[in-house]
Amino acid sequence: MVTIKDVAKKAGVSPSTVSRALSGNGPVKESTRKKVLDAVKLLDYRPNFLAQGLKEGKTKTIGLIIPNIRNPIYPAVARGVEDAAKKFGYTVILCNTDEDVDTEKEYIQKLQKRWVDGIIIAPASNENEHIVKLQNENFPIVVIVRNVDFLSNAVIIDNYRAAYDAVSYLIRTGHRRIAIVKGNQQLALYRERFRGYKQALLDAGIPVVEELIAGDDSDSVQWTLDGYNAINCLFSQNIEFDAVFATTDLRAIGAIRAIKDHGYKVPEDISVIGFDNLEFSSLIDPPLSTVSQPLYDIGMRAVNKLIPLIDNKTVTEPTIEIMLSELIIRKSTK
Amino acid sequence: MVTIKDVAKKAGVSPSTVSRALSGNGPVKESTRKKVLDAVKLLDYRPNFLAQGLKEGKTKTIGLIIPNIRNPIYPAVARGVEDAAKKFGYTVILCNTDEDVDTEKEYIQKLQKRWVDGIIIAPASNENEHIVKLQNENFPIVVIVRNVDFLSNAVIIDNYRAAYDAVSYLIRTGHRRIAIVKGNQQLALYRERFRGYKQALLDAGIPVVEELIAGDDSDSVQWTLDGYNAINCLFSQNIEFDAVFATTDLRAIGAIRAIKDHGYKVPEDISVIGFDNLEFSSLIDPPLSTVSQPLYDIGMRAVNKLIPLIDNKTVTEPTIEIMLSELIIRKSTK
DNA sequence: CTGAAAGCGCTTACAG
DNA sequence: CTGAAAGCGCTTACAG
Repeated sequence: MVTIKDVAKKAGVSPSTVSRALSGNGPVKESTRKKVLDAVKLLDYRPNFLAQGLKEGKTKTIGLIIPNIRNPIYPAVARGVEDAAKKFGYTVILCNTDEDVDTEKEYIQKLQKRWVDGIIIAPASNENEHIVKLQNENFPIVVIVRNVDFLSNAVIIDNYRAAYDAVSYLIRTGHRRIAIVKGNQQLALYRERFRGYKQALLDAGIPVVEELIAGDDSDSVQWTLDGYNAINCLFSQNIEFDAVFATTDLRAIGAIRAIKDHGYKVPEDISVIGFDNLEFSSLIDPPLSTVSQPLYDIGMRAVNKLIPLIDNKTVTEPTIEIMLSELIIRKSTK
Repeated sequence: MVTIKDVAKKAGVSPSTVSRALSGNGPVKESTRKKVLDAVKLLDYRPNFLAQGLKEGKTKTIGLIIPNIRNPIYPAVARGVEDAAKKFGYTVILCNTDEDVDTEKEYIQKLQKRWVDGIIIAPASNENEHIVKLQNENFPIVVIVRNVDFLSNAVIIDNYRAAYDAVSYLIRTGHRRIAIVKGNQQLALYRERFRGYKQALLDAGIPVVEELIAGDDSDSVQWTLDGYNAINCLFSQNIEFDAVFATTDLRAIGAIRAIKDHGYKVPEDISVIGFDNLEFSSLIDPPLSTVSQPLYDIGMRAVNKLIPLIDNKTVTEPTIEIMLSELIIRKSTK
């Protein structure tokens, strides 16, 4: 392994000078710099990242903690994070928690061993004391996608508003018996989507009825299954409905399958609207009407929020950034 | 920041002893260990990862370099890698190359600055000298998914065989005019799938005709588009065909769309078979017949192959591990 | 503009 | 079983 000493020897200067020539910190005569650069090239020298990090107290690395990269909303987020991180010279450690708080804590412990300058996290659950703690220690952290109950730096969308708008659209287009596949109510984002659903109905003078509220709190990896089961359950109870608001696209896909299985047509008999606008949601049959989350942008913005936290170390009040979502009407709604 | 010295002071021992107590390297009296552990807990001490890495020459980190995590075959691979890595106490750096060799080289440069013990890579292109170089330097590296032209440690499937089997199935079920959306022929894996296609036809006494070979070499992020355009192109030339072998599921989805757009039915008029078995390929309409790649397992196996390379440093001949693929027949083929 | 020295936080021979 | 010392590969005041 070639070190800074080897380069120094080859260039006939001291290690200090090599360091300065390479970093640009401090003056170096042009001819000296040249010699150093030549030696670097000749020896294929690459500074030891760990040594640099140890000295400078920075690693130019950020941790991205998400529930599961196989959940199709996260690849876009991850790319947003990585692309932005790269622009700032940072690299990204990927951590999947599988919605498990203990795994999440473990990862945070690990990342905090000084080898990550900051963390971007879509929290696994509503148990978030460890995140509060991190924040109190003034460790740079940004929450994404899944908002938390305390004030933190965050990049999210207005889930309440988005759900409200989606359901209002269904009402406006003539639907009255609107079922919801509600999602895991442990998580604030699903509670808010649920709240948006209820408020939209209420504001339109439509009662919120228990029998149209479907889905469980499980967070199975079979994300379509919850939608499938929920709608099957309605059918088996002979509950009538003319539309479904599914709190994720995957649940919507499951719902559509269940509706088709029972011999009904989407959207002629029952309209379905999803949430997320996954890349393949336009490819299914019928192409899914849904709420678009700017996932890639959320990732990018999170990094843009995190870097100043890392650099300044100035303690400013946390701020929440609300990204715009958009209702996208395709063919699964009439 | 609490260091090993703080712990030593608090526990009334030397830093050396703290280190030994924590690592288990070297004997420590049980009562001493206890004191150390108490101090660690009290101070919430976490060893500085960088200092450890610098001293030990290991970081317990591996780099995963892939074309794009948004390409839906990679999330499963990434999870396989991460889960296995975690089992060995390793963490994963995620790097997307966007199919660009220069980006790939950049990342390798970066990761090689001693802060990654090994690399798992799905190469961006057929230009692979930098990978050969890494291998020659005896740097632990495992190639996945996309096989390369030189002997390297790799975990892949037999793309030729898999394609051969898929096309043979189409022939066996009565198809004679089988089009192919061939994929980027720069990449060995698509060349092999193409070769499998041709050989299957030849072995069945069916001529390989130029006009049924469709698709271009682009690697657009719009992965379905190549399939869509390719099939549209056949229609516009009035070329008849009774089946399509698409070299990826996304191309198959594009192909199905094009077929439907032209008023034909899948599979009644034209059968379509894909390749990859993406999670949502069973959710589209009709559910896609395809070749299943054990993506998660490929990720896991790659780590299992990489770790010994990191540990032993014994120079053994590289070996290629062939994972089993499987033909999955659903409703897009008759 | 350049070099020698100190130090980042660890670990590991080496003594005792 | 334990401590003092050296060293991993850098960077950055401090002199000159």
